[in-house]
Amino acid sequence: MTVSLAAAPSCSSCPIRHRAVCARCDDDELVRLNEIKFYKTYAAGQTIAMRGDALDVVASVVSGTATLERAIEDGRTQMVGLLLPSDFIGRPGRATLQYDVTAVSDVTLCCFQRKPFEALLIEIPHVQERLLEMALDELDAARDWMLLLGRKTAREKIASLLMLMAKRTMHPDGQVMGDTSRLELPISRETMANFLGLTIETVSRQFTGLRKDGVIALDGNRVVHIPDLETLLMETGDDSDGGPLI
Amino acid sequence: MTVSLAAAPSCSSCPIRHRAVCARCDDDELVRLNEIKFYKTYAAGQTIAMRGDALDVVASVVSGTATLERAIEDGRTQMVGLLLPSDFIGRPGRATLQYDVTAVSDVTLCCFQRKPFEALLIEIPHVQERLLEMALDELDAARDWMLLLGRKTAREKIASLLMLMAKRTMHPDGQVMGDTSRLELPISRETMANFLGLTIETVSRQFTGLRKDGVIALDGNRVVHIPDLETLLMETGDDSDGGPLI
DNA sequence: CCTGCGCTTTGACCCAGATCAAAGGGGCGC
DNA sequence: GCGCCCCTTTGATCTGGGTCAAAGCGCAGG
Repeated sequence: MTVSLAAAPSCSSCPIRHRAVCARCDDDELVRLNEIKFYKTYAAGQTIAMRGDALDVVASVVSGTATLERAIEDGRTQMVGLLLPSDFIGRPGRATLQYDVTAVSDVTLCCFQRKPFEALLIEIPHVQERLLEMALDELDAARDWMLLLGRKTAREKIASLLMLMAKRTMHPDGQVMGDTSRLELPISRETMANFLGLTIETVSRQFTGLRKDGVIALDGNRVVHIPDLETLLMETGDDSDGGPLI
Repeated sequence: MTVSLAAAPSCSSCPIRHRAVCARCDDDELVRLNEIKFYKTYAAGQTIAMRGDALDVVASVVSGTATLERAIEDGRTQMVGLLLPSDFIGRPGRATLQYDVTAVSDVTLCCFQRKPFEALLIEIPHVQERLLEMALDELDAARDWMLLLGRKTAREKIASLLMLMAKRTMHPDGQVMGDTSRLELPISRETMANFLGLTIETVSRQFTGLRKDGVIALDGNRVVHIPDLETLLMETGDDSDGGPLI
């Protein structure tokens, strides 16, 4: 079965083509992927999947923000992945999920049935290659995150989070877009705390501290103005060269 | 050029065939890999590579223990990867290294020139597939590690480390081998501290605490006896099901 | 056998961040 | 416009683990 690219919704219609699964595919390969993909949406706060669930789809985030979290019985929760548009969920070759996946804002996913997706992997080396590249990028990000969790102070953690958000939301394709000084946070204080290995009170206090020191300005509690990125960068504790944080 | 498998040192001679790069290759593919591989050894304490170095080889650990570490100027250091036999170093598609790699004990690496290795990846889908699988396993391990760094207490961190070491050294291929109660630690207190996001003093105190509570017994400072793995597991703070920690 | 050196343990004290508690907002339904 | 609820901020206090300092301890070299 062949499908006209123009007639069907195709990967090239995704706003995330630059980084997602299909980034390197040619038109024919897109048609093949297209045959097995479907979209799914989740409301803010909704659980997308829970630890232990059978994982029979893999997916790419089209819009919105989701989190991967690991919890222990006594309630302690650590975020282990922040999923922004173009990020990938799930892994070919493993049948059950290791983490809780939650929609933080309204989320649209581009899903693929796992079995046919795995079959395609064998036939389309581009996708396999792309997945490896994404997995290794995520691994690098996870390692930077480990440095943050293990060795950074609360203030450095907050500054690092803001830099990360700034990079991801302002330069999604390596290009600066829009006002670089205004940053809209897609996540609550609690989500930040779970991200950073802190409590919400400490997160709040550090925001206040950075505001009082003129490093940031707050507009409501979801919008941050960053007068000078360099000043913020200095607060992160990172080396000058920076490097990828996610 | 074809080489007799018997005549040349081949991947099948590696003691790590069960998990390493070549795990799924057939004999012909092994020959291809064999043509570009070479062994290299490093003495304990030696730096294998530093952050920023050009990365023109990738490698698999044959024997010994190495670490990946990320440091910030003021001396704070966080280990971000513990490389035991069969683990993979480097990533195809990226030219420079993000972390410091250090030999903790004497280390033997099975190396591949990056360029020809990348060329082989395109031709041998098994290897690409295997690399993706390993990267995803490492990612899962990194995420468990993030939970440890962000939310566990010092005692839970030490117990988790001991469980991890026990799993890796006692069950390298999923099978129990040897005395499960005796564990020889391949790393110093300082290395453990960098692993766990603690100081050496805290590591030492927690060892003492676990010893006084009868959870472990110490024999010198590199050998630990674990009378009851279940008791130790309870100290890790992990859910009952456990899951992979590395 | 002594000495020196590096690793480890122990002790005393301190502080960043957790915990417990209470007081702001701000948006939404009525 | 008025409550109500949830999120956030602020305050007061506590404590786990860091910091600083000083002993052990094992072993290599003389």
